[in-house]
Amino acid sequence: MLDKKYNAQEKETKWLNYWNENKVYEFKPDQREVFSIDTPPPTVNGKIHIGHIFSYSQTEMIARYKRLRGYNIFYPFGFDDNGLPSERLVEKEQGKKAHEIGREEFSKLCYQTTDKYEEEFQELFSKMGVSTDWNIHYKTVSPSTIKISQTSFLDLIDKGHCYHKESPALWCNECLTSIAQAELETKTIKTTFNYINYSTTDGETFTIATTRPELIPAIVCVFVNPNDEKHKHLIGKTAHIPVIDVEVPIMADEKVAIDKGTGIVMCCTFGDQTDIEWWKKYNLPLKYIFTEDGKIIDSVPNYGGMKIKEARKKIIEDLQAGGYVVKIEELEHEVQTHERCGKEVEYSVMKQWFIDIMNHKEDFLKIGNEIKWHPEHMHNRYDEWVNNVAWDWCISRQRYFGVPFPVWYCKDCGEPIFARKEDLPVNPLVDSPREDKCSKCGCKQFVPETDVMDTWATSSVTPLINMRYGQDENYEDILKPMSLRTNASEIIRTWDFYTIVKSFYHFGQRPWDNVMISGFVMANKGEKISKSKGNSKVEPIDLIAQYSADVIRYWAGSGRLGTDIVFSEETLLRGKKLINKIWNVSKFIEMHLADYEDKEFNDYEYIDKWILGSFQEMEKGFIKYLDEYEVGLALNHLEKFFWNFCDNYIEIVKHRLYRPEEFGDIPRYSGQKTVYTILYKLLQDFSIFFPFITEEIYQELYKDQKSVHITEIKPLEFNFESEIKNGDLIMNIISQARGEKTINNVSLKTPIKNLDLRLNKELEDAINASIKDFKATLFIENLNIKLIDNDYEVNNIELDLENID
RNA sequence: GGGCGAUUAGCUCAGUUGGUUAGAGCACCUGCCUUACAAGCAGGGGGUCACAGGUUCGAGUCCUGUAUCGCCCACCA
Repeated sequence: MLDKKYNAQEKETKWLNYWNENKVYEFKPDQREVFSIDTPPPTVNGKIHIGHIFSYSQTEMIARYKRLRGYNIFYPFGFDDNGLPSERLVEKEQGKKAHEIGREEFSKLCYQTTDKYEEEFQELFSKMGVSTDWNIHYKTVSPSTIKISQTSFLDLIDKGHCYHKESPALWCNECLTSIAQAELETKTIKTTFNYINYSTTDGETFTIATTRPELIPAIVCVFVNPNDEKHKHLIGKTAHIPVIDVEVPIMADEKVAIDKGTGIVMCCTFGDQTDIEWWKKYNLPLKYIFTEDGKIIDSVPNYGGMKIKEARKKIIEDLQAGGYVVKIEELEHEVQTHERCGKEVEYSVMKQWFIDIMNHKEDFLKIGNEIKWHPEHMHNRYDEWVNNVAWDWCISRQRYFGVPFPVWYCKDCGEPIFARKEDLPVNPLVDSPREDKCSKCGCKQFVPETDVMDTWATSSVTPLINMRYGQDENYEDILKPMSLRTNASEIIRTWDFYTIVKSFYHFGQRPWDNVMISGFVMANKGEKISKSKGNSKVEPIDLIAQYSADVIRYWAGSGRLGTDIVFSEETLLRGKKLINKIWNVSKFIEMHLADYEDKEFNDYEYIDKWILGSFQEMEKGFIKYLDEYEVGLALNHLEKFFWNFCDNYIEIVKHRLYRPEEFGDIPRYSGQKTVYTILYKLLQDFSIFFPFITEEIYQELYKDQKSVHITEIKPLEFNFESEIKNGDLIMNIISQARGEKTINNVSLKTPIKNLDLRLNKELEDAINASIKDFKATLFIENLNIKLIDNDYEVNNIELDLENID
C-alpha cells in the first residue's frame, strides 16, 4: 500500500541505496545499441552551484529517456581536478602560494583537497538522482588519465601537430603561467588615455595617445596609416622618444585606424596582439621589459624593478615634468584578463608547447558541420570561434598540479627526448628517459620538463578517457564517435572546440554525433549567477533537503534547451504540486486495482478509448521533443496531459470504479484496465524527470522489472481518432455544465434536473456511447438531445437546487 | 564594433511548419469540505505579444529597422 503522505527524504534515500545495490545503472556491453554521453567533468574548485544542477539534470534526463527506449547507456561521470582551479583552491585553503609550499608538498595537498571535494560532489550528484555508473567514473589527474593525456601528446608529436617553440604567449603575472586565448575574459576597467608629444628628428611634433605609457621603454616603431592624409608625410622619418631617449622609425601599415586616438600608434614588444603581428611582419627588434611576476626588468633605467602600475604613474610624471603630456582623459575600456584570477594579461616570450590550430581551421569547421547541435543555432557560436581564433593552442603551463609533459631536454643542445608510449605515465621530474644519450649530440645529461599541461589539454581527451584509449581492454569500437556531448554555451570555445581538435588529430573524425547546449541560471532577470557577485542565494544541498530531488529536477527540467532560466521558487512550488498529484492519483488507482488482474481485453468504454487515444497522441509528441533533446518541452507536454487525465478522466471513471453494481463489471474492468495501462506509462514517462517517486509507486503497483528505470517505453497502437475528437467535445460540454454549477455557488454534486443539448449526429452518437459516464459525472436526471449541424450547443441547464445533499 | 539569442498577463514561462476568440502555473477575485488529493476542485478578471514599418486574404509566428537585456568575440593607438 502506498503511504497516505509521500515522505520524499526517506524514499529518496531508500531508492538510491536500492539502485546502487541492484546495479540498475551499470554499464555492460551487450547486444543492445549503445548510447554514450560525454558529460562535463566539473571543475573541482570547491562549489557546486544551482547552475550545475540545472545543466547536469538536463543531460541526465536524456540518459534516462534513452535507457527507456532500449539503449544500453554509457554514462560516466568525471571530475576535472587538475590544473589552476585546483591549485587556486589549495592556495586559498592554505593561505599560501604554491611556490611557498614547494612543488612536491603542494601536489600532495592538491590530491588530498580534490579527493575531499570529489566525495562531496559525488554525494550531491547522487542525491540528485544522476543515473551514472560510478564504476566508470574518472578524474583528469589519475595515473590512468595521465597516461592517456601523455599518449595523446606523444601521438600529436608523432603526427606533427604539436611543436615546441619560443614564441610570444599570453602570460598571467598573477598565476605566473602562460595561458591560452580561450582562458581570457574581458573586463571593463577605468584608466587614463594619455596624449603624449613626440618629435621627429627633423623637429616636427606629433601626438600619440596611449593607455599604457609604461610600455614606452619597449617601443620599437611608430605606425601611421598610409592613407592618412594628415600624417602620411611622417612615414620614413625617425621619431625621437622622450624620457628614454631613443630613436625609432616611423612606418606605414593599413591596420592603423585613422580615427582612433590620434591616428598614430606606437608599437611596443609586446603591448597587444597587433604589436606581435607587426613584430613578425616587419621583423622588428624585441624589447621585452616585463618580468614574469609583473615588474619592469632591472635593465630599464629609472623604472627597473617597479611594478607595472607604479611604472605607469612614474613615467607619466616624468613626461609631465618634461612638458610632453598634452592632455590626460579619463577612459573606461575593456581589457583582457585571465578568467581564473581576473588580472590583466601580458605577453611573454619563452619556449612553450603548442598544438597547431591555424593550419586546420577548415577541418575543424567541417567537423562542426558533421555534428548535430541542439539547439541548432549554437553551431554558429562554434563557427564564430573557429573563424576568429588567432593563435595556435599553447598547452604549457608553468605550474605544478597537472599532467606532466613526458619530455626531457638534452642539457647541451636542448633537443627534446620523449618518453616511450609503453612507459607512460611518466613524471620527468622523478623518472629518467630510457635513452642514455642525446641522439643528436650524444650528451648524456638531461633536464626534465617542469611545465605541466593546460587543464583543457587534458579535459579535451574525455572521449579518449571514456574509450580507454590505448589500453588493451577498451571501448574504442563502441565510442567512436560518442552519441552525445553536453555542456553550457560558455565552453563551446574551449571544451567542445579542443575536443574536436584532438579527435580530428587522433582519429580524423568527429568526437560525437550530437552536442546539447544548456542555458545559464540567472539570479534575476538579466543577471547571471556568478561567484564574484555572490548572488547564488541557494545551496543545492539545502534545496534538496527542503524540496526533494524530484522537485529540484522539475525546476531544472523546465524551459527550453539552450535558454537561460531564472531560479524560481514558483516553479519549485509547481513541481511540488505536480508530484503531490502524481502521488494522490496513484493512491486512488491503487485502491481500485485491489482485485485487478491484467488480461487481454478489447471491449473498452467510449471514454476509456478517449483517454487511451489521447495518451497515445500525447506520447508521440513527448517522444518527438525528447528526440530533439527538448526535455523541458517534453515535460510540459506530459504535464498538460496529466492534469487533464486527473481532472477529467478520473472524475468520470470513478463512478464506474466505485459502483459496479450500477455500471456493470465489464465497464468497471474497462476502467481498471485503462488506469492500469495509463498509470504504468505515466510512471515511465515521468520517471525521466522524477526518478524517485515514480520508482516508489512502480515498485508498489507493478514491479514487472527490477526498476521502472529499466522498463521500455512501447508506444500504444490504438485507433481512436474519433473518440479523441468527440471526447474532447464532451469535455467541453462537461466543463460548461460544471461552470453553471459554480456560477450558482453550488457543489459540483448538485443534480441537473434537465439538460438540453443540441448536437450533431457524430457527437450524439458519442454521447450515447458514453451515456452512463456522462450522466453520472454531471449528476444528470434528464437529458434531452436535438440534432443540429454544428458541433454542439448547450441549450438549457436546469439545476435541482432543492435536492442538494 | 561583430556573431548568436531573448523581449508574450503583476511574476515565472509555453506557443511546432503563418490559420478561429493568444495559453499554463503563481499571485488576485468568486464559489465548492466532491468515498485520491483543500498542497485540492470548479469558475472569473487580467495581454495594443518590446517599438516602427513591410510581405500576406490572414502575422506572436516571415522580412527590414530601432530599443533593451544576456552570452560569446573583437577593441589596450
